[in-house]
Amino acid sequence: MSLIELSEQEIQRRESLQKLRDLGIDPYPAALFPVNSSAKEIKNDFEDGKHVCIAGRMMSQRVMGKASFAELQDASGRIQIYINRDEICPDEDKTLYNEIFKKLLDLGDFIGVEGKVFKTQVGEISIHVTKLILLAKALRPLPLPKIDVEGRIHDAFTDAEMRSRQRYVDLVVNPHVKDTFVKRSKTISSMRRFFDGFDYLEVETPILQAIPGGAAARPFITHHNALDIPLYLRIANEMYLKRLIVGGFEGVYEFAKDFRNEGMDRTHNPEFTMLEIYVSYKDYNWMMDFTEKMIEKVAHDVCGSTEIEVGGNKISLKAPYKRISMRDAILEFTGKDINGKSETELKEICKELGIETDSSMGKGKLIDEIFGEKCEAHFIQPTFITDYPIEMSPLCKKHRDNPELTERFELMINGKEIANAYSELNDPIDQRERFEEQMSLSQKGDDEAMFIDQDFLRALEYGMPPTSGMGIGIDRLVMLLTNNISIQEVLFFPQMRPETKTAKIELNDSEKIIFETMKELKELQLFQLKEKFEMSNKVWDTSIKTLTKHNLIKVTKELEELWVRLS
RNA sequence: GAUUCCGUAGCUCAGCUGGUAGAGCAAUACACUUUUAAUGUAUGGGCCCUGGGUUCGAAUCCCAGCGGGAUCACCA
Repeated sequence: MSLIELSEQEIQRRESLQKLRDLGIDPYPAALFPVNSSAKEIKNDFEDGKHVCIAGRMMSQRVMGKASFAELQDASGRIQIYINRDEICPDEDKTLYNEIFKKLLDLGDFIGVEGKVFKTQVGEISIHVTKLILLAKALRPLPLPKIDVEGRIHDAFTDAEMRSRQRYVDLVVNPHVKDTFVKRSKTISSMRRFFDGFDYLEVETPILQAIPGGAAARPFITHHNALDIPLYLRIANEMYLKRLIVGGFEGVYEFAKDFRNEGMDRTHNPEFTMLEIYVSYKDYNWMMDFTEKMIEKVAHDVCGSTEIEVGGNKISLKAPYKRISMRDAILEFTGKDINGKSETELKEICKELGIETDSSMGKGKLIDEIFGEKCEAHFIQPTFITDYPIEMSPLCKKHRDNPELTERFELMINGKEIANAYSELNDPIDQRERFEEQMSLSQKGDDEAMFIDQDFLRALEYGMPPTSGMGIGIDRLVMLLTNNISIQEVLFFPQMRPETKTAKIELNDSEKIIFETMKELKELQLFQLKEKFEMSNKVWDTSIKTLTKHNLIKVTKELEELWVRLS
């Protein structure tokens, strides 16, 4: 990389790096630094005069002659340090303070300090530094948001694209972002503890699958060289977990990365995390009790309360939650009863409600549309929607009272689906018929062909105990718990279009032509050179400027004449 | 995919009906021994997203493209 591509500040930092080396200081020392405290700990357990040793990034610096204040940021937060010239440099040589601390250290550098805890005259807990060491130099300047006396943030690093692409920077300068990801981690560990309390087994199942099943979504495809077969990245892990239930485990769960090759927006990322859990000898009623208890606990562990505020809505996650059948939900919000209606009658209802339909939609899809359009958004407080039409739920057991319905529920919170659960279908013959029905439905539309997983059916034929299963989109749950409307905010590294890096030193065509010509002619007047090419003024001007900037040519004014020369 | 808004200094943003760029913070230099958005003085820093057009002249107006945000559509 040539220096020409670097910004002024980056060049300065590289120069500082070299000066440090010249002074015999290793800017990237290898030895461990004996940290024995943290910013948070020092502030929380203030002990005047306590000797501490901590490390972190220097995030601000206020030099006042022979004394300075700086802020050090570690994983726990920030703490102020006080540095006095004559204390860190007791001898004649004041280089450490005057040169190294004041000039060669930059904001963002990792430093380690040793000293005593004290309170300044204004009452801020600080460290009175006796020893200072550089731990790692930063060559790029960080964006530096500042907080004023009234708590307002200035110059915040807010560009959503840059924040996602350079999450490391986002995490350094935006503390609330870090908090979101801490909550994400707590969400998962809280759920894990809840499941482990029941002695359910955490398992791992294949991500590379020969038949991508368990959901209707377009998969990513890849190829296995040795076997010479296509393999798919899983869209769900449901059918593998059920095989484990067949195998005799009575409670299994997996936090699974699933992959769906579909559109990306603020609620969809190509890879996302799904929790699926399956428990033998239970049904969906039991699973509702289980789910609401779990959500209540998670809210408590993560937010410290079951009362949360999301997008202006106050939501109580305290169990139990309201339960309403899909039929009653639609009845309540549209006045229409879908019970026992034919496909034609349902289409008529859609028409009356102003919902567009097309020929590929079966009964299940039509009902789903009505619910999605007219009901879903109303369920702000946690609500279980139960008993979905059979067409929508090919892996779910028929309802014990009504063969048109299934024993399925979805948990709606803040108008969004958070969980989805079944009394799992364990009748292998029924399951085969449903798969075949699904095949014909997908052929009705022009969707990709669905595969029938014969091995899964074989497993069911050996017998699967009655089982209830539940899935939760972890990303969406975290969005809810952290009051984020965008999935990108709860993923460390959301999928992005690749950065198009334009190597700035690379010349475009017009610049190349001018440069080639100049290589031959060595020097001539500016207007003579211009006449040699047919270029718009703009192209001419920017090309000349680019070449000058890169120090390839020089333009000089001599006696009112502009001369161009090769540098 | 549709509509719409946006792209200017390391960061956040001004820049009017066209006249070759401004502020604050950050950077550089000097002063200052308990400050706290430290302060004061001075200095440097721009492919104004890319390409084309209109014009004597474009950051500004027009067209196309690229990138991003928002809304909608799609999405078990």
